[in-house]
Amino acid sequence: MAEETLPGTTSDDRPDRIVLHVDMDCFYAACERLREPSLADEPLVVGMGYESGETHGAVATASYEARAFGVESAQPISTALDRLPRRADVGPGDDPAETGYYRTVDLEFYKSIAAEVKSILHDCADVVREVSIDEAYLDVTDRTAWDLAPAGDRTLAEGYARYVKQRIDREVGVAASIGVAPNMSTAKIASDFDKPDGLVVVRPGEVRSFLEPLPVEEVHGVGPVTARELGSLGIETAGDLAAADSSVLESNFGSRGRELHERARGYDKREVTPTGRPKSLSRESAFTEPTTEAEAKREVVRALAADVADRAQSRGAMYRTIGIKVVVPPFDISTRARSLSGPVDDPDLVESVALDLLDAEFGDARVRKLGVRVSNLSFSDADQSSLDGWETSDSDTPSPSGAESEAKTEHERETPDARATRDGVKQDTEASNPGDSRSDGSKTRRGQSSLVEFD
DNA sequence: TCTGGGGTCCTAGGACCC
DNA sequence: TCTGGGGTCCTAGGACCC
Repeated sequence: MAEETLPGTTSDDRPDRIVLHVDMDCFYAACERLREPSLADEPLVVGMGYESGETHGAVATASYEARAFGVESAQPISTALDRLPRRADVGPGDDPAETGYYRTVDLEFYKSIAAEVKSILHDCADVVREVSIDEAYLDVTDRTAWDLAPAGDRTLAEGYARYVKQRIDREVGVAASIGVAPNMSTAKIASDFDKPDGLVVVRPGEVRSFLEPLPVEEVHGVGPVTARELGSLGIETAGDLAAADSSVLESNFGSRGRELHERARGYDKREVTPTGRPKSLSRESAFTEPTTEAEAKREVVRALAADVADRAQSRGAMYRTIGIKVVVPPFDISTRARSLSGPVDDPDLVESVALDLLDAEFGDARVRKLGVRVSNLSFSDADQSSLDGWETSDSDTPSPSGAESEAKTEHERETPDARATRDGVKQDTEASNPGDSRSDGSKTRRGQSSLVEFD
């Protein structure tokens, strides 16, 4: 809903928007090099679920030097180690030049670096959409122009993007690749086009010809499955996709097919909107070895539940749905969820519902991985203003990390009781059995809707 | 290639409502 | 009574992204 454009501000009114997509290069590796400069120019692998000296876990980020050895992101660490042995393990006959360094993900540290980058981005644009820790879209239409700079054949927009890029490099010390285009989808592809340390500008008139030769996988939203299906239709490049019959695409891929077709043709009407609230929060963890042991599974679920509940609390989120995820070998994913009558903030309930769901069907299952998730989130009223499009005081004080400061102030969040009272629901939302309190809430709504005439 | 963790959006079927 | 149509909410799964 935060996605909806306001009346009168559709992109059609401003066909030549200027969108920047800023994408940090090998961000985790760049952060590690920031605090350990001797890692510069060395093959470097940052592993997740990996501990020094171990072989489990997966590659979160591989530096370009490490990629040259065939190390890829999401690869099992064991495979990475086959291709690029650890420098520390180097033996007598080994060539140290054929080895690399391995580090463990330190998200808190990376977040602190990301906050520095993002404060620059917010300084450089009126609207910033943070997509992930290392990626953001900026709408800079009001800050620069597509006109040519006085000096020659470059656009002012290119100069502006260069300025953003240099500030990140100078002030934080990490490299970014930036794509500049009249829409989000093309800017995204452009930022990827000349990585690392790239700056690619696609002017309004050039979008179609820029996209044409690219493999269809480059289009955001085309993954392995879709690429294969497109391939079977003879569609291999973005140009092929652009030229394809839209009714064929729609019958094969539904509304997504339509969207992909538009993207390939260089159309993308999405506005750059500020980062919204999360829709769900989850935590998962894998066993080193798949297990059937009931108490081991319950123990993990308890820990994950506590973690998720804690995170929700610190972010001022209440949840109405609690779920689990179970992965059984080889890799079959099941999810189960239960919704409550109304939003709660209740760690004990997260635990008991999650355990319930686990016991009901997966008590004896051999599982590789477990997860706990809360969704159907609602946040206390602090944020209502931005939903109305009236961001008053915020814009005056571009705090380095808006989300975090909000979370703090929302510590005095609305209690379920307060909310229930305001909503006209009986004040027992927090009672031990929320399933019962639901009937009150639903009855209230049903009572109201029954005012609508049917016959 | 025996696979880590955190998300988003879409679809489809069923229950339930008027 | 197998007879319509329109809508919402919920659950589960899948594709995709970083």
